[in-house]
Amino acid sequence: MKSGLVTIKDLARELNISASTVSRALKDHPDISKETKRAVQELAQKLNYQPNAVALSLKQRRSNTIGVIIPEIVHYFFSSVISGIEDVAYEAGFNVIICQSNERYEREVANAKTLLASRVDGVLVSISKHTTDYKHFKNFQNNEVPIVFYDRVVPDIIADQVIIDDFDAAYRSTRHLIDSGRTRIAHLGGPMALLIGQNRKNGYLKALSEAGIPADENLILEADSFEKARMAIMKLINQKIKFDGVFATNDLTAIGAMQTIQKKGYKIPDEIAIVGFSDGRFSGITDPTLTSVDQHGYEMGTLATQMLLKRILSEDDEYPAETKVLNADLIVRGSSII
Amino acid sequence: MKSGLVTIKDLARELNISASTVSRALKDHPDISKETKRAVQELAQKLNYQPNAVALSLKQRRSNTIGVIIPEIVHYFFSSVISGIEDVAYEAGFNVIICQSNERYEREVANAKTLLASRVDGVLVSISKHTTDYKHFKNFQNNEVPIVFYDRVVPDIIADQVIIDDFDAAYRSTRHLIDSGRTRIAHLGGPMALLIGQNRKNGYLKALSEAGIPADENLILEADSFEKARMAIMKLINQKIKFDGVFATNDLTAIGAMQTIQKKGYKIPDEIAIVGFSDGRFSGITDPTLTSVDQHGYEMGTLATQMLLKRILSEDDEYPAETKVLNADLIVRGSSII
DNA sequence: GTGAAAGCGCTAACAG
DNA sequence: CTGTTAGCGCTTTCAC
Repeated sequence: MKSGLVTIKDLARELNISASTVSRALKDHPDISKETKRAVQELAQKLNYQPNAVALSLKQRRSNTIGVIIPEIVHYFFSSVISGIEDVAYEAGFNVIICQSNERYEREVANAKTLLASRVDGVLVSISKHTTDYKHFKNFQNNEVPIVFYDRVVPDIIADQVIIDDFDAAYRSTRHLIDSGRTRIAHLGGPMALLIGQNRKNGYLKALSEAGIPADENLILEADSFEKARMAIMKLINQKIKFDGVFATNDLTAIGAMQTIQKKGYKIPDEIAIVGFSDGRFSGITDPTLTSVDQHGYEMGTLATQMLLKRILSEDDEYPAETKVLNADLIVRGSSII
Repeated sequence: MKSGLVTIKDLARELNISASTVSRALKDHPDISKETKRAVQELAQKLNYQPNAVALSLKQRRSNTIGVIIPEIVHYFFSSVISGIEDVAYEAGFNVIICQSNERYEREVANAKTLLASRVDGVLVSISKHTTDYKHFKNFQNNEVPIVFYDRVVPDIIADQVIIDDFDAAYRSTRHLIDSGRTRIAHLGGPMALLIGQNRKNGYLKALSEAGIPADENLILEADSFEKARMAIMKLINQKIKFDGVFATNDLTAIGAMQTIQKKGYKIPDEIAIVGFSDGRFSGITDPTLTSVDQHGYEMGTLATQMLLKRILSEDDEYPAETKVLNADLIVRGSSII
């Protein structure tokens, strides 16, 4: 922040009027005469005056900035969320400070501290995989800085939340496979420690039981990466455990499965159908294209930000914490066409 | 920024000392007695005092914040750059405000204005595809806010730059194909309007001519997306124009080509070898895996930030603008194994 | 060793 | 219609 930047005082001095008059003229205050306004605005234009947001923040005790804590930007889903956040925030005249936790607890705590020091007016948080202690978030609430959690929420803090209905999405994905005539459906799931892992598995189980298909433990595997999927599928095939469908907990996993299956000579979707989760950049470019659940990251970002702004701007009256559940759409593509 | 947050005054009142003493005690000023320091620091801890970064910024006329203007976060390359930026910035005690231009000129101008108003101490910029006017950047320079351009730089502004050597990377990629015995190498390139498009094509041409292989206009196609690549390759094959290698301007394009080639019954890499560019998330998950140029986004981010911080922190003496050229590594994978 | 005062840039209550 | 004053939270001379 260099001294070079023009201030209100500079304008005032130049025009031989007071700083307050300049301030008022700039914001079109009704008290100020037309000529003064014109003169001030003209000079401001000429000298390229930019109001000092820092001074404003201090004065108003409101920074017009929201903080975002996000696990890892490189994931398509999270970067979509950010786009949604930015669009809504800028529209409302708010800046956005983004902090990556990189899936590390210590970093997340540091992020929280930074945002608090920066006096953000509110925060949007998706917790890291390794966060089990939530004191650093309580800190915001103690200081009346509203929080909205998105996607990866925390159980023991009362706050607004935006999540997607993992259970339902998993249910519908599995249902879709069943509807296409599959009965031996494998599930490549995430760790049960994460809520989303549990929810997706439970949705899968519900669809099976509803269709009267007994769950087969041999078909339920923990595999949530490209490599793990390859190994898991390889094992199934080598052990001659038959399956005609795969519901994977994310797209990379689905693609790992897909490749292994093809390499082993099975046809997709004819012999084995595949459904992924997250609908990232990959789903359109595999061969066949991948059926997947669209998590609507952009919408999640816009919605979370709207909820946060509502809290920030709500004058006084508190209202109870809200939880919004987004529907995730199953996008049917080539890997599961009937 | 709620009133709830503890200030230095609160601590002072509580301890019946002056605000200045508290301020000094908190930063371990030698003048202050041990007991006072202890008392202050203890209370600060207890009340969870967080220094108000906004007030500090105003006072120091230095926000300890850097601004980033980036085309689109959703691209793997750009999100890697951001990670590099954040790591270096946080290490140095700087915050980062990220603004997406979404490849739109107007948005970029608005971004620049926002960052100026926020009194960032410096900016990192990669211009949008549609930016041809650079006044909004001059504004920073007029106000002594240093700029470092990364990846997509601008010709007519004198400023630090970090770029990768597209020409050389393209040359080496093509060279690699030639070394593996290919002589009919197609180039799927980007629009010639962008510097990177030209550079990559020229690198390709140089490798050919150096090897005494005449360039064939039929093999030089403008195709820089998944779909365009599919159509371009389809056309080549249908027209019975023979080729045994493909150098594509990015990975999605390479993958489009790969799929079409495989679908037409040709073996990769045996009959046709493929090299992509950017080395994103895709390269490891195709079958065969994709040879590609690693653009080193993370390093670009760290380097650009180091250059920026150096400018910000360099007390007075100006030094001439620097341009750093990063080498891009060719990562050889299955699609071009000899 | 500690305190009082001024000021970073801006706004708003209070005077005139 | 415009100016004066005070203050947002903090640091930093300058006093004592």
